[in-house]
Amino acid sequence: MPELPEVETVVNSLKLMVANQVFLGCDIRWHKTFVSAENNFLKKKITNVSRRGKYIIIECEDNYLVVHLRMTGKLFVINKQDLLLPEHQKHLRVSFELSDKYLLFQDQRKFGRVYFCKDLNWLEEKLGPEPLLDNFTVEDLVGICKSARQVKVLLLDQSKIAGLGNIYVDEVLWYAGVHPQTKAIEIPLKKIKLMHRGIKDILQKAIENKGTSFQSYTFEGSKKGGFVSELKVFNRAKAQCFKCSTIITKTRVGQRGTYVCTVCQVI
DNA sequence: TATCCTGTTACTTT
DNA sequence: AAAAGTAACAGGAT
Repeated sequence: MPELPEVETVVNSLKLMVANQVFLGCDIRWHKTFVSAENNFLKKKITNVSRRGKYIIIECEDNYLVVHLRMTGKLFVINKQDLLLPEHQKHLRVSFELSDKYLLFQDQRKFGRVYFCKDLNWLEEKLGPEPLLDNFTVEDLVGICKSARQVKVLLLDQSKIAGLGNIYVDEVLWYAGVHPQTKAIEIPLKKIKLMHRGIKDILQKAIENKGTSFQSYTFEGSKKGGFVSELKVFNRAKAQCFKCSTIITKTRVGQRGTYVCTVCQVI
C-alpha cells in the first residue's frame, strides 16, 4: 500500500498528535515486527516525526524509532481508553504507550518493520535522493537513467530514487509517455524531463489528496486517501486511456502488475 | 475448494 | 549489472 505520499500523510497526522509525548511502555505482540535488539527509547520524549523515502522516522531525543509499513502496515494514535476496542486489537503487532495516548502498529501481512537505532546513516546508505526536494534535478534523473535496466524496475529501486512504488511509477510513466519496459539509457532527454516533472507533480498532488487508498491503506486508523479518483492508468485495465481512448492493458514488468497504454507509451 | 492476486523489500541464483 | 526466482504473510477475488 504505502508509497511516498501515503507515508507523508501518516507522518503529517502523527506529528501533531505525538509531539512531546513520552514513551512509557512497549508491547510487542508479533516478535518479528520489532527488529532491533536495543529498545531503550522508554522514558524518552518524541521530539519530531519525519520521513525518508517510505520510512517513518520518530525522533526521540537523540535516538530514532524507524517504521516501514511495507504492504499493509498502519501506524496511528488512539486515546488510552480505546486500546481494547476490537478494531484496534485486530492485526495489532506493536503498541507503544505514550503519555496520554497509544501509538499502534497494525499489520495484517506482517511484512512491516519497526527499528530502534541511534543514527540514520544506514538509511542514507541504502536510499537514493528525495524526489520532492528542490535539489533533485533533471540532471539527477538523467544520471539515474544511465542504465540498461527497464525504466520501471529502475524507478522502483529505492537506492536509485526514494519513495516511488508500483502505483506512482505507472502514473509517472504514463504521464511522460514512456513504456515501462524501455531501457532507461534509451529514453530521450525530452522524456526524462517529462518524467522529472511527473514525479514532482504527481507525488505532490497525491499528498494533497492524502494518498491513494485501495485495500488496506488508511491514516489515522481508518481515513482513506482520495487520489484513487485521480489515477490515470494504475488499476484501470480495460478502461479507456484519457489521452487517446485506447484500452489500458495490464502486463507484468519486473514481476509487478503494470498498467500501460500501448499507444501513448511506446518503447 | 483451489488458485491467483496484492500498494514492499531482501536475499539467492542465473 | 541485470534479470529472475523465492520468501516473508494474510485474505479477498475468481
